[in-house]
Amino acid sequence: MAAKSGQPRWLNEREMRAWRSYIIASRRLLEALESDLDGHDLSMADYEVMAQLSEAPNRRMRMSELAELAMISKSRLSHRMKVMEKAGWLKREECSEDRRGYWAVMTDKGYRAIVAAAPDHVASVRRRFIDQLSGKEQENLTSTFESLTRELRTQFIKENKQ
Amino acid sequence: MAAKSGQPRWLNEREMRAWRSYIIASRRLLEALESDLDGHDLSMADYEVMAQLSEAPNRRMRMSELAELAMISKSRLSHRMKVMEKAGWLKREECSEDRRGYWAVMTDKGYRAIVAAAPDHVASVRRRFIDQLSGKEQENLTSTFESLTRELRTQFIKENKQ
DNA sequence: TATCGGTAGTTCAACTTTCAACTAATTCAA
DNA sequence: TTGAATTAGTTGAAAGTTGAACTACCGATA
Repeated sequence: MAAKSGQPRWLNEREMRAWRSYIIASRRLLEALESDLDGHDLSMADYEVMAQLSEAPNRRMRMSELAELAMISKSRLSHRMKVMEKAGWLKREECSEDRRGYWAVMTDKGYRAIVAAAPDHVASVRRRFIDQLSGKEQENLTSTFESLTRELRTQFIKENKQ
Repeated sequence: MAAKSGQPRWLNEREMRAWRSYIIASRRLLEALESDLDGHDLSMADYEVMAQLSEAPNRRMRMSELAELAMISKSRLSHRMKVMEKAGWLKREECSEDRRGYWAVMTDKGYRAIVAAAPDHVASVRRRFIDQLSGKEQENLTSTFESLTRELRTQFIKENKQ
């Protein structure tokens, strides 16, 4: 978007530091978290898919809803499903109410896999992130980022005029 | 890493909110920033490479240093260079002091491209992120994330025992 | 000055992601 | 009740990324 305007308003020092510190820490953080998951043969994205599904009623969810919750595209989910299906962690079942649709269903093996991975992943999130923040920092961060999410959602809706 | 320990310490509500809000806002933010750059045929990663190079003395930098500053692997840089070279934005020159090495050099066309993209990208970072934060929030965020980066760097060094 | 461990950078193959095109079923509206 | 527009989900090709293997060179040491 970023409409053409007269003068670009460059970032001042405070703004630049905020932006740089955020983006640099985030990259390092995500990298560390991904690498901590390696041992369970999971990426963060796959972990998210598995975690969401493991918490759904009967460990089953429609593809589209799962894609939305895991914040990935339907196409991407479709491809990942194929891989995780081959691993025996998930399967797909036809949906009788809507015959275009499918259920993503977690197998017992998949459940065991996510249950095995979860404690390590949580420990990793703690060690790399949460335990590095004071309670006050956690609260500030929550407030900032929750309101940021609201704003971004608003922007998104506006831009895709719905 | 995440050594096997007795009880996993699950996240309490405050911790979980901090983690979820961070990860959700970050995904949306990055997505929006990427999509804002589409019009300039740039990804964030490519933008970072270009921006770093544009600020280097004589707009040239050794491949390894560039990869490090842009926080991507040497292999990835090598691949992206090929693409950006084809676009006429960059070229590679042999390095006479160290004949294993190459200089990544920004062409005039590349410089014009990054100069054209920069104001839009800054406007996008503002609109999606910086302008959504109060001055106080920016300062808190900087302090939190700068110290997080320090900690992650320390962890990284320890784990790769150097 | 020969050798050996390390560094610079590229390449290849495997894997992942994206995007647009596609099928099939559903919904809505006249 | 038909047909147009939407939605669910998949597919295939192109593009991007990763990681290990590789070439070439450097630099310290003996």
